[in-house]
Amino acid sequence: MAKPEIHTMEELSAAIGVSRPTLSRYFQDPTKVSKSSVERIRRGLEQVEYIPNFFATRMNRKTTGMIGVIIPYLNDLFFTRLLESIERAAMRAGYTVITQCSHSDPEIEARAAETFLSMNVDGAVVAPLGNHSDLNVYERLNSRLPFVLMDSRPARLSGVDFVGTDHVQSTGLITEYLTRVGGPPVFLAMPRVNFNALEREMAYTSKMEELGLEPTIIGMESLNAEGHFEAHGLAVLDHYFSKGDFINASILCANDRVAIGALRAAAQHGLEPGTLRRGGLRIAGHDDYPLSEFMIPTLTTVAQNVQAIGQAAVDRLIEKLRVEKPQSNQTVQLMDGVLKVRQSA
Amino acid sequence: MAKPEIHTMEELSAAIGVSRPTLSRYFQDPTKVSKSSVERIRRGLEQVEYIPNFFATRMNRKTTGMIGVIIPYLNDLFFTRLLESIERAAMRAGYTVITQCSHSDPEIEARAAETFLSMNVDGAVVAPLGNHSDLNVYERLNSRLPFVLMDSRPARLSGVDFVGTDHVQSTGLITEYLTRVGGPPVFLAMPRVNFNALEREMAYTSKMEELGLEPTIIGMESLNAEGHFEAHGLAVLDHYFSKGDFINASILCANDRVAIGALRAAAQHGLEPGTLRRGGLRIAGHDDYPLSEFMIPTLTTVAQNVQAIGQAAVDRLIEKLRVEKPQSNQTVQLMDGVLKVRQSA
DNA sequence: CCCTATTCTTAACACGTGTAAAAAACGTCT
DNA sequence: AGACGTTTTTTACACGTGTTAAGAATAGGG
Repeated sequence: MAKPEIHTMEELSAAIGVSRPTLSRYFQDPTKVSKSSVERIRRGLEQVEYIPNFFATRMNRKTTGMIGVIIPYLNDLFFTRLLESIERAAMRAGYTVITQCSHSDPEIEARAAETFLSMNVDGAVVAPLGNHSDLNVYERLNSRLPFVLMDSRPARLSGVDFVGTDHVQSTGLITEYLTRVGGPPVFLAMPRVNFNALEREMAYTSKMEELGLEPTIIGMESLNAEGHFEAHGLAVLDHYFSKGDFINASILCANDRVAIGALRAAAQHGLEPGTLRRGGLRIAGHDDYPLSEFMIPTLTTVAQNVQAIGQAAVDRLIEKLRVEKPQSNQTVQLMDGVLKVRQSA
Repeated sequence: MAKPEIHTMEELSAAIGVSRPTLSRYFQDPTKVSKSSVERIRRGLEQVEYIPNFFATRMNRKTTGMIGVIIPYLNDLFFTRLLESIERAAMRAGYTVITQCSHSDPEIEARAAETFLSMNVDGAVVAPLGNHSDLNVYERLNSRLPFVLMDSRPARLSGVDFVGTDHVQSTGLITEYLTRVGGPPVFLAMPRVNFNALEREMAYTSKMEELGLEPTIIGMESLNAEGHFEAHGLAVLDHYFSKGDFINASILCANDRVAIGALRAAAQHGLEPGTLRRGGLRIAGHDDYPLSEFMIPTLTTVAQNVQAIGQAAVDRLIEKLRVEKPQSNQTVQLMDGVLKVRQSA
């Protein structure tokens, strides 16, 4: 059990009788070493406890094999699903992922970017924080690294690759569905913590105008600390339901977490969204949050293709870091949302 | 804007006219350098673009200032809350957190441990994967690093520090509450993916026996892919409710995510948990999942003190890595759960 | 047994920064 | 101006592995 601990390749070389450069090549790619040596090294490694020093190995390589990922907060299953698909895609491609979470704090986000530059990551994928994050951070990363933004994008930031959902399509899709099957929806906004908040609002508005209908947006003012979407949805609708407003409306929520709060508000007022099938109170969301299909009633929503977004972000990043000169033709990939008709609308 | 990029301290030294050792000391601790030099360096840094190389700085320090954290999966808000509290505690203490997620895969978990050893992290905090994870991994980490386990712990693993919830207390608390206010609960187990699954089962059983009642456990066999707790709860109870079983029972679920599936099963069968206040069908959970207070009905549960667990894990780890010789007196910290009485039971 | 192609070893420098020792510069006080 | 304490510079080596160039060893073919 207690194998002798060996701390350097030099010691290992002496211990198993293979020269250090050969060991170095073995650890990078065993096929670059002859069969017989591979066998000898493998047997030797079983006798001792040795792990190459991560820092030393990366120091004078041109590539570190790492990609950095920044997400804005952890307590949201949408981002954890996105992160999971990214980690899996990166793992398949042989990269190590370093994840940093900004915890809704622009300073932490900026520090995470510094850390990535300092660690010489090969590239970075970032889901931006939102309106009060420092755009210079993204521009700086973009100019120094292969860089891809995902999920949401600042309006004024040019030449940056982006992968996300086509909100005009996805929000348009559910807006049209709600209008067609029941009645035209009002839009329950989320606090504008990220750029998608506004994009979805605008997509809703333009679809409504296209249909010749009057858009109505409620809940723009944040009644809660940021990030607590459910509490926001609950507070806003509790306010309106108490006055008797919107109790027969179709309500399109800016995302599923807001919608979960909305469902709760309905329950507190004895309302049952979706029971009249084609009229009365209806509540819908956006994202297909993992719990949406377990809500009561199950939540009608538009699914974002999280899997595809993560994969595409990694693919694009790897494509960029394979070419030497950044030829800087911007790529924007927008995935379609898929309607998930359930009970609530 | 386009500041000249400087890649080494040597270049920086030449650029701003301060010797390299002084710069080195400045970056580690500006107070170790005179006021006048600090000012000169600060002004110089504004003129150029320079970030110290992370790997080079850590290579020949005795301490890297990093702590490694492993969590079993990301798509669970309990673990993301735990991770968040750990990151914040570590940040306050001046440490950089490197997070690795095992994605329910023992191989990935083992690889993450290797990575930490390879990176010379100062210590590691691990929430173990569960029954099929390789105990050798934990023993190896424990013998080579300051190491703390959290959340759940293998039965046969000795001398390892642990921070988690006292499940005898927490599960006992809600078992007693359910018994006292309505009727004795049956226990809806979760797939035994981690060690807590069994701990809670046993805590339930012994509390029932203490009360002179017959324990009943259902749902031990996994009907779903692991990690999909909601689907498990839904499938198991749908099965029983279809036969008319347990429709007037008090059901204690192994965790809130299972309970959310249970609530959904009840809804599908037209059942309304908790409406009779002191009898009829009741459903309760464990953990106080962030969405539990928004469920319909709101979910009665026992809150784990996630904040305290994360803080205590970091505190204990830092305490261990401050002392030179590991004196190896094991510390086990168990936090109490707090009853959250809501509508469902 | 010799020749050649492959693979290995030896030796050396490189990566960028930490760190220590000695010498030089600086500041302050008398 | 002289003396002393502080801070800086100079110089050198260290961390552990990547990488290269030269020479040595090995294998396979005739």
